[in-house]
Amino acid sequence: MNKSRVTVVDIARAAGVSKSTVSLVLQASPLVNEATRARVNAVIRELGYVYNRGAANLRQSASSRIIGIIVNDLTNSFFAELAVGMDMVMQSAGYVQFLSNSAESVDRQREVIASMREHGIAGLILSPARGTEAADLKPLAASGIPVVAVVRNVVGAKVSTLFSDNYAGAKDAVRHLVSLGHTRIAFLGGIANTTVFTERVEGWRDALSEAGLAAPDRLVIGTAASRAGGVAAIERALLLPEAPTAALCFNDAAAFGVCDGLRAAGKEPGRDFAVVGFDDVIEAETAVPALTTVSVDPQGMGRRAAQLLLKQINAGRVEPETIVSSVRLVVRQSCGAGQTDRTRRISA
Amino acid sequence: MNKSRVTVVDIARAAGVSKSTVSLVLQASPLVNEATRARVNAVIRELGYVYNRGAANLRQSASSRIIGIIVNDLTNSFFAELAVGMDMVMQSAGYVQFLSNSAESVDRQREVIASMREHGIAGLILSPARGTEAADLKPLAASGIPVVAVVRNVVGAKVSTLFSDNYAGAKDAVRHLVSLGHTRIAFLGGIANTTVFTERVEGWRDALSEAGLAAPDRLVIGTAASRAGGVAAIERALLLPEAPTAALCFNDAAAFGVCDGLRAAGKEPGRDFAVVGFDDVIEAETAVPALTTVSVDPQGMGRRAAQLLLKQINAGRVEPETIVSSVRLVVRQSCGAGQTDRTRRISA
DNA sequence: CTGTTAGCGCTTTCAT
DNA sequence: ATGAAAGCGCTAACAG
Repeated sequence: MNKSRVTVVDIARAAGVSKSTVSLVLQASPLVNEATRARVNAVIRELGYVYNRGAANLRQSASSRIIGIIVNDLTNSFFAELAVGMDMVMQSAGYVQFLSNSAESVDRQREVIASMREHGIAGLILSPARGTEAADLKPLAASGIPVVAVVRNVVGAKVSTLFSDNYAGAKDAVRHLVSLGHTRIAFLGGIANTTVFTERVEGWRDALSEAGLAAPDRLVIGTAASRAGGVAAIERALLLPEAPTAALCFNDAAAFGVCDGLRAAGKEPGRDFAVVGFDDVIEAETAVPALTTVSVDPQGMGRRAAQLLLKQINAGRVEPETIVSSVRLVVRQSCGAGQTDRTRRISA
Repeated sequence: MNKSRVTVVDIARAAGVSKSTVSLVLQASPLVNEATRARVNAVIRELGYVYNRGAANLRQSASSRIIGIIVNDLTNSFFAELAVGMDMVMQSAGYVQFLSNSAESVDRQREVIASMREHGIAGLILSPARGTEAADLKPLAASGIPVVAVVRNVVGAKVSTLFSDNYAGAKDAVRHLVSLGHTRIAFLGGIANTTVFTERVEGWRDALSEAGLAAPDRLVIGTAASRAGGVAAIERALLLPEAPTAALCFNDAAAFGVCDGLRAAGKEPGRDFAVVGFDDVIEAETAVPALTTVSVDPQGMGRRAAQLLLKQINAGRVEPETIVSSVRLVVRQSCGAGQTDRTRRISA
């Protein structure tokens, strides 16, 4: 409707002051007389003035209060929740977010990053598409724009990274089982040589000794991180002299297998035998695996990532290679078809 | 690392040309000599120049290539998919999107809209928070920024709206049942007085007559849009002289009830009796209701919304009150706990 | 406390 | 085909 944008000059003229005064009012500067301020504000409202952040930004060399978020698969509800968590803190910190979905394509991701840069983002949170290389983030880092990678890390990139803490997660899970009264808790499934396996077993072991329980090696049955692996593991576990009554499974897949194996042995998982499984969200095509899962709280992780980024933005100087961890123990009620799974947090 | 931003002047100096020439190169103008262009581009790359869209935008009075998207609940995978659909078309049209989650709060939504306006969005797609009023969108519309409302509509607002087409959806669903060989298809559940009910029944009726089948009123059993309503409806339906062999249910809740009722009568839904239910996405707390559901394809809807907005942006002039429809028939396989439901489209 | 005067980085006539 | 100069809407020194 309105022919042309109303600017500070317009409102200055209408209020009978100069543009600078208007500018000061806009910035809520205390240097301006109360009466003038009121008059200016009135005119602003009256003329329907809208502040032009682009112009302001051009002048101030301060950074833009726009932050970029790129997620590799927004379709996956994990990442959607992640984005929601970020949105929460960004919004209350007065930032707006460019959110894009790379759909697991590095090319797309590259384009989006370029575009965001042209728009002058103050920082970037990235859940990298598979195959992202350090070079993709190089220019950003070089121009001093803070970057936080979440969920996956980018090898060789000098950016802060936030991923789940396997050790703490395993510990929490075992504590949970201990709190249920279990004393013989196995660690089932997974391939023994991997870092992740080691970290999780470490958490399992430490939680047990923390509780004054034994953590004999025979209770660690590494097979494969698959359903079949889970079946094999529980079969062997049940043959043990003092058979365990609960298990932490390496994997959601393995946890499934363990349930299968239990049923085959005439035991009902969740009633006769407690099973907890890591929910490997990164690969999560399947959800709601076992009766109880250990998984990161996506919104919480999103919030942490956002806070981390804001801290770096405010610090002015980027301090890369900050590795942070974040895991929560979540209990998911198993549920029948037709019901969404409601998750409830058990421990922080 | 770099002290200050490199600008057109820098690259002009380095390339031994003037800023205007650089500007022309940036816009891929044909008016510039091939050799010069190459040299300039080389320098651009070398100095790591990044285009400043903010500045460009300030000068050109053309609208920015930023569009705003606000959804009421990004946690709901329907809306996440919706956003993904929008992202697809926006990205390929060279736009970037501000995406925000109003989390069903009108205040938050208002703030976000204000912020987006200050950033000079070219258009807005809004899945309104409950309680959104026309006044909330007034200023946007007044300043000529196109707005498309999706999923829900804002009463009295002069904006384009895109929601699901109940009539077409019902028609598609019935056609599907007809194609399975059914000839006695009931319409079960729902409260008879509502617009939505009428639209769906209309679709049901027209599809039947299209197929040369009778659509007697006794096959329409309006009860309540609840599980209990579904049970009641199927009980009555099965007592009919020529009992139906299939049903389109008003609701996901009702469809559930119908399944309950069928089992109580010793029939297995999906085998002895085909049941299709509308998936009332707007209220969707529960998913995967019956064996087969009619629901909009969220990504498709997102794409349509984006296209609609782009059309308006390009048209220059906003032409409000455009009501568009969009529904797809989707078959969801029912699945046990622990499996994600994979949806497959049956008809467009 | 308020007005003047320069620009921020870019595009755009208008000359050349 | 390229350069000079003006200006988009705003803020940041300085003066008054």
